[in-house]
Amino acid sequence: MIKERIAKLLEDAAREAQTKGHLPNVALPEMTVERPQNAEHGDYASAAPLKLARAARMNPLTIARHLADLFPQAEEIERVTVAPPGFINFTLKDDWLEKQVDSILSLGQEYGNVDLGKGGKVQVEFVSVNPTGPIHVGHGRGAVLGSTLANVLSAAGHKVSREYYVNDAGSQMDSFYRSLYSRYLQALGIESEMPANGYMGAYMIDLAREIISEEGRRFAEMPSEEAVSKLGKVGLQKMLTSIKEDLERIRVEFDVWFSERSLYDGGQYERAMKIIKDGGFVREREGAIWFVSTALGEDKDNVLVRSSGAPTYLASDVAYHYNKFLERGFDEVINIWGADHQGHVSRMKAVASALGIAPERLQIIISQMVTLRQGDLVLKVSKRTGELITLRELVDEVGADACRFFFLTRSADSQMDFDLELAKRQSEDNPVYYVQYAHARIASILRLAQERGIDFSAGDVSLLKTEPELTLIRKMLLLPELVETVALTLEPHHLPYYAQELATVFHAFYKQCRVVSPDIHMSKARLKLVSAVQITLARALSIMGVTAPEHM
RNA sequence: GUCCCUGUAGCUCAGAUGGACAGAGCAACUGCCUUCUAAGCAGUGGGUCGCGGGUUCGAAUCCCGCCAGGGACUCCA
Repeated sequence: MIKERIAKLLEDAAREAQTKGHLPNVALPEMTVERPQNAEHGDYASAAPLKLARAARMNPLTIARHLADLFPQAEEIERVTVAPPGFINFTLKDDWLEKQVDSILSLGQEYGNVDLGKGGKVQVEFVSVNPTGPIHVGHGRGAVLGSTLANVLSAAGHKVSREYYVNDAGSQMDSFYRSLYSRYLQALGIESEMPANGYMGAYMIDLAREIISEEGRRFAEMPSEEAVSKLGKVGLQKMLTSIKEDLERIRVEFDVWFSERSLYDGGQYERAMKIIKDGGFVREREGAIWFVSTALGEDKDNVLVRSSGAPTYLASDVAYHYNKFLERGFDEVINIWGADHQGHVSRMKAVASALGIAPERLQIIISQMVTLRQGDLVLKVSKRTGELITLRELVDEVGADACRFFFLTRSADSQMDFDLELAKRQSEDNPVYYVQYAHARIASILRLAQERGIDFSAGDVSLLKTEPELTLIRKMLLLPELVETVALTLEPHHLPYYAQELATVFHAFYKQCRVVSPDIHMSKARLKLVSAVQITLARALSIMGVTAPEHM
């Protein structure tokens, strides 16, 4: 990438300045190069002289001059200038920029990829909603975030595995089974009371009815414990299928659906427990077995196995992460959790430490809450009470593309207001259509070129000299840098902004520059340009999981 | 009480890990369709970056203290 190349050349210049005695032999700061906001400051800029000034005991502007003077000749760089109080600005050569069009065309769908991950195995575990009810809007946000992050990491050279952890064990599941059994009996006209902390949502009644229509009343005729378990199994499967369908509607898919129960059946639980026990992190107290997280700096210890003998979700998590890192060998694991799990982050890191895993290898992203509004009406989302807006409803109203784009525009850290009315009403003006429209416009130009039989494969990109054309190329060059940044920061919300900027620059170009014109040479050059833009736009969209339409 | 997230234009939000005059989209206002898609383009107005200190060449960004909103602190997940 050109950005890295400039940084490297700048570092070379700094070292040479040191050997020549223009700069004292102090430790050099990282020679970072960034994109200035103001185009007048060139394509890239470095503030390194400002950072060096103190240690070198020199005027930053003087340092900047020395570095600029010693900056080696490079085919990519038109000029290197200095600006007060000590910036170095780099401007790219037009003919180098033009060549990038050919290079994007030859890379095609690979354009934007970077080799940051070096093939390292990364797991992204996300959604992982208890299969006790339908997916709601907040889960949808995490789902879109996770799937996009997985796409970015894969573009950045990681081997990515997308995983959904199915909590098919534990007390919540038990409550779900009992609730379902009760609804089942009720639907058959048999009196039955819902469990105390049962799942009261109307969907449970639908689920019970559905099972009756498919399987009849056979579960009512067996002993209740057996019925709860057998009916539960059917209900779980149905719930999972429906969750899977909901997720597919916003184009979220998984490589692995991992069963919590399998941790207990497969021996992972025992092996993991042994490790933390051997490490001295397990203690028995008050009839329960505790994880001594205080030994790792936590505020308090946590129960692993209740006095009843039933393991807690934490015990499962110990086994699960043991499995992720030590058995399946992921180099890095990213968990995406909802805001309500935020308090567990440091505990989970402690678990990793106790297992002997460097905690940095586990990254936990908290996706903040989504508040649904319908005008002034705030809809509280709770699965228990059953008053909820499902993801399915949202996608049906807003559409998968707008939904994904909208979710992605907010950083995971900030809570978001999702106003259903607004989302629907603005759907025509939604930025996602603006971006897609740019793509469709290009498709339309390319169709015209094809109708006229124009073969632009030998187009001469050196004809692309005007400002709108070069601006477009400059913007396209940003994609790989962006992929790298997002893969590093795990903050995919920059993607929709980039897509929008690229679309803006394209629309401006479109207005000013006729592509298919009587000037056949210019037409061919611009067809190449436009075609590269289409590739770039499509790539950005596909990483976000948004479609790139040919017509609109 | 303790911990986490947030507070930037009328509204919804960016601001890429400290840089050069604080941005976008909606909303408001003014122009632009005989040429490849007007779901578009060009332009105008709009800001004590929650408040108060500090760190430094330089702070929306880092530190401390307040204020406000949300979340978490269970032998629930």
